[in-house]
Amino acid sequence: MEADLLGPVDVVGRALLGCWVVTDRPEGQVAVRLTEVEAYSGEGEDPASHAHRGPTPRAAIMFGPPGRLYVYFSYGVHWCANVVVGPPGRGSAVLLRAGEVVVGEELAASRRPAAKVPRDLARGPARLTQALAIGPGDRDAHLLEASSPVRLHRGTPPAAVSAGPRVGISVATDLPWRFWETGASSVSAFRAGGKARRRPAPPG
DNA sequence: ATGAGGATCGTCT
DNA sequence: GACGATCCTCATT
Repeated sequence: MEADLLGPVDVVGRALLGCWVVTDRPEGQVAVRLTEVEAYSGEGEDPASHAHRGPTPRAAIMFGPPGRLYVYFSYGVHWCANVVVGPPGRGSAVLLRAGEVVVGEELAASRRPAAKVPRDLARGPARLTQALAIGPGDRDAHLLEASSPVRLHRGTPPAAVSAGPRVGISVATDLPWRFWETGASSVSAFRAGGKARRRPAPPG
């Protein structure tokens, strides 16, 4: 699995689709199969990445070894989760944007009272962390270690993958580094620059 | 179905 | 001191 995380960030991002993110908590286990991710490069050509300004205190984790969890606080309200990828020192990461709950749906639903249908349980980066109960306590978690309460492992890859612009950013919007399972119902709504846009649902 | 606005605070300039 | 890799509610079409 670790070798799968070492390629170019967009290639690794695609490869993470279909993988499972599993959390074991006192209340029980929840697993999400990833259906949507975004790649963020640390190599300097990606101004949308939190690693763009180098290893600041927040982004330092991204410059460490692959397979760690980078958790950040968003909009003063939400926590979002990334998998650190690439060789150490590179600063690349893949944002976990959405998935389908495959284990522990009842528990996930109890953590997501606003979700009225199963597809909404982990549809969106902050929703996904809520469903999995990922938060600041999981900063730097070792996703590839069996003893970790937050883990990543292979699953069933999607039959087809679509690509498009990343969501909610205002720079480098030309890079098609958002990847999703073609046709997946749990893929989040497209938004650009933090504002809603009238646009058809993702193709497929 | 779509859009506006608010919540709320860590991080970096 | 400004700005988000967002989500939810409420109002209007």
